[in-house]
Amino acid sequence: MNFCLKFTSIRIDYSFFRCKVYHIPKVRIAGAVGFLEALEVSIGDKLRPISESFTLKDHTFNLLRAAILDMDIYGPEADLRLDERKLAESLGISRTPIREALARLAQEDLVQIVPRKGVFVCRKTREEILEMVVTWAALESMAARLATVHATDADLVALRKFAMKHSSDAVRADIEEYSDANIKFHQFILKLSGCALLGETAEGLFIHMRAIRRRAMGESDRAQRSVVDHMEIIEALVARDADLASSRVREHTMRLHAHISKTWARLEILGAAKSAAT
Amino acid sequence: MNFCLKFTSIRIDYSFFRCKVYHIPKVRIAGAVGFLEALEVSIGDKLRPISESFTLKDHTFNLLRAAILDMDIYGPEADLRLDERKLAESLGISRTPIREALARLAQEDLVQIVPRKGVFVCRKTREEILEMVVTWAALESMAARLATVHATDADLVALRKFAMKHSSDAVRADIEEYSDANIKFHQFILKLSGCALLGETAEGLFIHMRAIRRRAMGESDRAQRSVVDHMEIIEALVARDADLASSRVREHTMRLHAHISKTWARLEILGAAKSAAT
DNA sequence: TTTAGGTATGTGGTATACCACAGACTGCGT
DNA sequence: ACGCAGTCTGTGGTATACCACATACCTAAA
Repeated sequence: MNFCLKFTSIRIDYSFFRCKVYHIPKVRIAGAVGFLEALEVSIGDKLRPISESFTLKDHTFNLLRAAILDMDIYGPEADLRLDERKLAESLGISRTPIREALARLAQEDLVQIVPRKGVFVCRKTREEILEMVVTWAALESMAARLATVHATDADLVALRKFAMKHSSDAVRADIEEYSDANIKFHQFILKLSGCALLGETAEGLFIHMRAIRRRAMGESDRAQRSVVDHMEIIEALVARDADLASSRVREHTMRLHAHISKTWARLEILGAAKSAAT
Repeated sequence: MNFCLKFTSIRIDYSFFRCKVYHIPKVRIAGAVGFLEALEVSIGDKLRPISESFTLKDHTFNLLRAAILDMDIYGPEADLRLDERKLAESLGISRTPIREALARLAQEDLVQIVPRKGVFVCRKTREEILEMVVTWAALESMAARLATVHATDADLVALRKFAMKHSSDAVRADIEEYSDANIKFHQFILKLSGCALLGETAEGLFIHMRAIRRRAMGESDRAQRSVVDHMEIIEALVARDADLASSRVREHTMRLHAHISKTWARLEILGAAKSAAT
């Protein structure tokens, strides 16, 4: 019936040998660990799936993403260039998964791919940063509005406790510390909205903002002012006043907007990436 | 000085021949056309750059994106599967650029890539759709607020004219027509905000919403109600009342939210893609 | 000395070959 | 008739080879 079958037995499975050649031992290791853990629990349990479809592409994406976050993108002599081949060699894998990871990063506007020129980490212009702040304000103020409905009293107590705990950082001018806490505070509100998408969308903005935060925080009395704002926001949430909470969050964020707009007359913008693009 | 040079002449350029083999005549054609156009204008002018770095990857991305928008994703027997090899054959290119395009689509949550299973167009659950509406409301209400400051009187006249022109569609129950106009109305407001990022972010949501709109519109008296809402929004904008415009936009959109929440008790959700993913 | 043109080289873009895994299928044993 | 083991086949994942273009450099002519 199927005469094609006569050649099918040519197919040979080198799995065991090739695994080493392909430099992907992590798959195996992860799988093995998962399996052992499963055994320790209870055989009767439906053994959890082993190694949830790990791919180099995803791994690389996360790796590069984290790396870019840690970079000091706006430093005067930052190396914005990403070399596919070097990355491939460093990670011990081929360019293919790296290219797919880069394609995803480009989609997130974290890098810019210029054909036959190179891949560059994206610097944001001052205007783009300002727009991000506006968008962030839009998302978070909606989040605050929803939080007045969805957050439990316990949630708000936790939020207040968190804010109190870190307010001292601001006073001590422990900027780095406070800066982290500040971001977490805002993420907390986004979470309390009960709308995950708000948080996810904002997350994409935070990524870019993170490189900026050190700069903004610590300028003038922003940190101290921030503490006051936060407390007022919490009060509005506790009072379950949607309009008030919403507008306080918005105004708080828009103060950052005004600050950036005024202070950073010109950001060293349009880095090598953009000018090279043309 | 450089002894490596002795082998360099091995490199041969088959460009002319390979071009045909590689199925990318469009690059050439686009380049040629651009060149001719440039000649027609004025030689003295700095001839505009020819063929702004066209890549199959980007082209494929846009193509697939548009194709997915046109699909009736929520149809009972929609074909959600995307076969890399078939796409490659249809487009006459290799899998590589297609895979990178798919990677980007996955980043936008338009498709889901399941290793060794397939690539599936993402259906959204009812909850995800509701969250998109909320996020959209957040963005557009901020846009309306900004529009009260940035929009010119002429802009608002244009907006009103546009709304008036299409209000009859709603009355005539010409749903399909009105639905398009409806979306354009909201995009108009986003544009008037002067903040491009708001519009871009919302655009990502519209893509998913577009598959939904036919359903929502036309149910009950939504279209007619919509017309009234739109006019009230325009009035608030004309009055330059930021708070009012903002809240009217928000409430308008949240009415859609409430409608979906009530009416669509259960969307045929968690399609083959998600259940297969596990 | 300067500059036009060629050449070497490096970059991302693309095509292709092969791999591992999942799922369907087949045929044998019970 | 049923179940199960082996096999086939198709999918996305990965590695690799080569291409076209951009650039820097280098050489030779003016």
